[in-house]
Amino acid sequence: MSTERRPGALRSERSRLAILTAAARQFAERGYDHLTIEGIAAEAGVGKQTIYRWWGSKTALIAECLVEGMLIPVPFRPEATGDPRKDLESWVQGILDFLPGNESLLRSLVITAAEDPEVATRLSERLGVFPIGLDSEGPFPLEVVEAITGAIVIRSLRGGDFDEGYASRLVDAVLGTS
Amino acid sequence: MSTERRPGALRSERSRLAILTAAARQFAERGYDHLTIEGIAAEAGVGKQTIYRWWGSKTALIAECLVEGMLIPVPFRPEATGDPRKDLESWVQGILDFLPGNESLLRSLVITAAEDPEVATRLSERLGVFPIGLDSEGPFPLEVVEAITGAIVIRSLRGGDFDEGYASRLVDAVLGTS
Amino acid sequence: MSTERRPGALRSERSRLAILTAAARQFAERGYDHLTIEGIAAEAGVGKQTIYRWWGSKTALIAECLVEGMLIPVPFRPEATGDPRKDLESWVQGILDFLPGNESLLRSLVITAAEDPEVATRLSERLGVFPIGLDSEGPFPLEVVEAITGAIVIRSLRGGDFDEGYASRLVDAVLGTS
Amino acid sequence: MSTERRPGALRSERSRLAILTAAARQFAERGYDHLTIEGIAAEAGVGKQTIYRWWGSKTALIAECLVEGMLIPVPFRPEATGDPRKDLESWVQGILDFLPGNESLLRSLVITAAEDPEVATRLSERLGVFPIGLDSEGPFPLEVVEAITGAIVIRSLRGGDFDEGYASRLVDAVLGTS
DNA sequence: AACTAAGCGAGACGGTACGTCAAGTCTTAGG
DNA sequence: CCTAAGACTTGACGTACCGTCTCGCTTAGTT
Repeated sequence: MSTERRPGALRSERSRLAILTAAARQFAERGYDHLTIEGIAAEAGVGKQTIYRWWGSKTALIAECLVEGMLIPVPFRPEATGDPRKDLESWVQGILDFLPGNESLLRSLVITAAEDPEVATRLSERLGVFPIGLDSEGPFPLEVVEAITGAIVIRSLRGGDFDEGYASRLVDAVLGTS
Repeated sequence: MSTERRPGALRSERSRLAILTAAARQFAERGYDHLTIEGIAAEAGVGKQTIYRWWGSKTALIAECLVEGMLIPVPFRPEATGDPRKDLESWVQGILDFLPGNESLLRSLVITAAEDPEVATRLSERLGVFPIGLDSEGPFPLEVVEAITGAIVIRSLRGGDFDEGYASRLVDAVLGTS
Repeated sequence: MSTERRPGALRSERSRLAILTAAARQFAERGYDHLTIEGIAAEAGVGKQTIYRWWGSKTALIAECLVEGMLIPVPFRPEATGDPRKDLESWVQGILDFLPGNESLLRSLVITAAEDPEVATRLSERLGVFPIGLDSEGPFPLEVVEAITGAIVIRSLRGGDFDEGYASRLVDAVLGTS
Repeated sequence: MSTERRPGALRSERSRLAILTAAARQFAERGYDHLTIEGIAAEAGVGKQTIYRWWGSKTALIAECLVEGMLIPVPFRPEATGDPRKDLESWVQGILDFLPGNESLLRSLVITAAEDPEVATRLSERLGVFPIGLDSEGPFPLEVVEAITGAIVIRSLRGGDFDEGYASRLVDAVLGTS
């Protein structure tokens, strides 16, 4: 059974990329809910219909940006050095190092995630939750990893600060002070 | 120095309450970003201007609903029975019991919180973070309490399920299996 | 040099006419300053933006109604029978015959004309000023024709009445009783 | 039968004048339909209610300004020198001399007059129509005087210019070239 | 080569909601 | 009872975007 291929122009990769790039840029600049499809279309030099043809919603578009790595450039994933506590702490530290200057990006990501479970999952992936915490595969229980990312998100949304010792205190909290 | 009181009609408590009530109802029903000021005004039998006069934004309005206890009816706050682990677990269980049927409310609350740190703080309060976790007052370090609420929020946004043993597993995770 | 024609849907003649028709109807019914763009849009079954896209103001819209002959159905223009005084008088009489029942239409037209010289010009044309009075073409000096229309307008605004012999008296006044 | 006089404060002449002055100033500055009652109240240092208590409408307020001579400072009224044509011409010339710089005032006056026959009458008075043209009293037929004022108004609204010889040409037109 | 059919940039369309302005009414507190 | 102040409901403003729908053109397969 062959994939049916009717005549007509192919999807333009050029447009696809221009749209994703524009979306990512505006997402970072203005946040999720000041995004406009019209603005993206204009910036990408593209008709609105081309966006609506391929993505069903704003969140779908942002989700694709996310999996393409256009919103969070670095993948957060600890090395396995043999010392689990150390691995966890350096993973946390990596996220904390990324945060300053990106708080509003985080806010927007949380908003988008709250709009759509799919995005929430992608975002968790991007932060390293599953590779680390998925029960069967990762070295830590999922609850632990969720607690850590959750704690960071919660405090960040509240505008709280992360002082020098925060990473180790947090890891202590979820692993218990041995 | 006296509080200046110029003549003119006083603020109508009647309108204020009608607005908050309508806002809370629509927030619960439709979620944060399908709220419309016009809709609230109409339902409250009030002019739009009366809303804009007293609240600067949708988030400010929702924040006030939150502190007035119109969105989350029950205050989540454990008793101190002497057994900290038990207290923590019953607090978690209280939140989990509230969740089913209120996922979309939670989503909307998270969105609003992500829009405005003030709301995030109020929401945390409402979930019991400060009374329990504020270092100076509460029995648990703030990190622990944030980790717990964060874990619940994160999983809920992803649409994950909370099975029977979740509460105790989560408490185990953050207190360490002693 | 060709008129640039970028792609995109063409202007909808259907909408254009519906708007003009609704505007004319409401103008006649309610007068210039109780017109609302929203009302016209609603009656025409059209979005407000479609009006704002093509007309910059209420007066521009009314001006177009005027030139399309949707406000003053009959064109006032005397035949040239060879007897100038008779021609003038029958022209005046035509206007006077139109007036009863249309005073408020006239008021509205005057208001609109006072808002915008363009409309004033179109209104004058419609009453027959230029075809008759344009120095180079018409048989009468512009001053004469303006004096006649002006006299009628002035008295009508004041609510004065036009008795049987008014037309001939007015023509007498401006041509002199020879 | 005595005029009933119940207790209570008397109408404040101070406020009345402040309101009329503010109204006149704003009328001249912004024109009839960009007047706001709120603006007048603010400028006059007066509550809105004080305006609504004593005047039923914007036009009523402007009408009173008109009869108080706060809009058209000079009264237009010819001397009787014995040469009627000369008198008429100097009257016209007086109006024409006043016009430059006051076109928008005229527009606004016409709009107000078109809103309310009462105002139209007051305006005519102010321009000198009745003292000159009232059949029984004045030296000229009312039609003549209306034709002259009408001609000026009509041309002015259209934005037409009044050249050097206009006054005499107009008088010629309505008196006949002798 | 001619003939579909889809993709595309552009942009007009019917709508919804925005946040603002002003209208006219009502409510205080002070003379 | 009058007044200044100002909060209230109402309704229209002009703007921004939505998601859908033509247009005229280009691109790619099918015949």
